Amino acid sequence: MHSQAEENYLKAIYSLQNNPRQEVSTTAMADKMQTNASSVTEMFRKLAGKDLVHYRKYRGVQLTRQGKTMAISMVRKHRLWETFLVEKLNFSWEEVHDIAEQLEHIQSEVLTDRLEHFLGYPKYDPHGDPIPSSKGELLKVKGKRLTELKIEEEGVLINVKDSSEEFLKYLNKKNLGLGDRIKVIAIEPFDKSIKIDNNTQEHVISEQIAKNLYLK
Amino acid sequence: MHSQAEENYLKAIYSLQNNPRQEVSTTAMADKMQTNASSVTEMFRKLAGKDLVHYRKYRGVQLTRQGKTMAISMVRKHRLWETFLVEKLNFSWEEVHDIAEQLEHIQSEVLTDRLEHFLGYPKYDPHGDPIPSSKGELLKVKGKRLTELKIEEEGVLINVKDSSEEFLKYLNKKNLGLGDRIKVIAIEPFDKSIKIDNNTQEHVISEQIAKNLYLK
DNA sequence: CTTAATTTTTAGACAAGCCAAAATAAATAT
DNA sequence: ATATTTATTTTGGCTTGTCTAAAAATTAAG
Ligand SMILES: [Mn+2]
Ligand SMILES: [Mn+2]
Ligand SMILES: [Mn+2]
Ligand SMILES: [Mn+2]
Repeated sequence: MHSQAEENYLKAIYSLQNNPRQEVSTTAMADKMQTNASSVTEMFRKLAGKDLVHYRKYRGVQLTRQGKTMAISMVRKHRLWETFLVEKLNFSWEEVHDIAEQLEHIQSEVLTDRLEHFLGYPKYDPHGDPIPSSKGELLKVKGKRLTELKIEEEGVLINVKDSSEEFLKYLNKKNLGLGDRIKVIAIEPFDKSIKIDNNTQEHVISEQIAKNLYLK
Repeated sequence: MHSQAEENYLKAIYSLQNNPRQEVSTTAMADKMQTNASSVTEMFRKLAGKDLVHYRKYRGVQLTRQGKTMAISMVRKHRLWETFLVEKLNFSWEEVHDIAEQLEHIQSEVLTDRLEHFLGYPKYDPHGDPIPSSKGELLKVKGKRLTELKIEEEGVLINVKDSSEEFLKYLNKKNLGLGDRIKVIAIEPFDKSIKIDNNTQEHVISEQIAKNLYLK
């Protein structure tokens, strides 16, 4: 059917496409996939040949209906497996992404659906990302970035946009997790770092970090 | 590390090696792997280069200590995943083998160990095959073949040696499953087919089928 | 023991993915 | 509008795993 390489490309295109009309460029992909621009061009042509993307030379690609369906299916599997690992096997949220990168390629529709049932139809994965339904429907997370809050404003952390081990370990160290109520105490104008109150402790976090935290 | 192809070859060599001294031939492998003899030769050389097998030209291969460890690790993962699929996701025993063929290639030692813990350290998989421990220890199933029983002898079905969907669906149709008490009523000398009593029903099964059923 | 049949290896090719360097198109600056 | 910079594609080559056909070794038969 489709190779793992193809699946990974589709997923990456999906995550880079902010709106369905936007074309994803060769370099953006090469950057995301940690690979060579020429490799990306070749894969673009291949995916176009399979009607998974629309490809215009020198312009980039956008997902076809079919390609989008595939991409969302990958996201669904990835997030269901992450949820399984945390909820059932007691992994912590920073350990699951890499394993899910492998598990998402297991090909069995019925397995995915049974897993979802076993997990009790979770709406969000361990990082607060919404889990697409078997029909490909996807809730929109309506939180706002921590960087958008003003002083004295507060909210609950509902989503992290970076699932890397390094980032999540940083949050662990600062005792920050999903569901925490966070209040902005001060904003340093020079570097836009933010002093926050986490109910129990105060921390100063960089803009870089804050950009990846979504609150409601 | 190791490719899926390498892992599959090691597992196949392990299953063809009746005793650790026995050399597995190129054609036996080609037959098992549904591939070409020349492909097998090339993989034998490659595995020998990685010290996973001892290879003597024109003689065949046997697993090295290292190769055996790898092979048993694959078997362990395969059987744990099959158990998961049946015990937790309510698959039936004929549906799990092909999915486990994919899942066994997921690389994460800690995942395997956590899965085993989650399943409560099962000793046997859904087909009655023993599950190797994390140290590679493996119980020996000490059942005897149904074909070895004499008339009026009986036993409990504890293991099936064929995990293919077709074979297991046949057993389902005859209402035969692990744990069933089976008694030999008659043996047809001409084709060695066996009439059995399953407590509730009587069936005639071919020698071909009977060879794959192990009783205690 | 010598020939015939079978098994195994070698040789030459091919597809999938990848990369580095060269060529070309597009975007930007002057 | 032209020159320069940047992005993209093309070209040639490499690795893994596969296949078919031919050659060589082993085994079986007479
Ligand atoms: Mn993830
Ligand atoms: Mn996630
Ligand atoms: Mn199996
Ligand atoms: Mn099994």
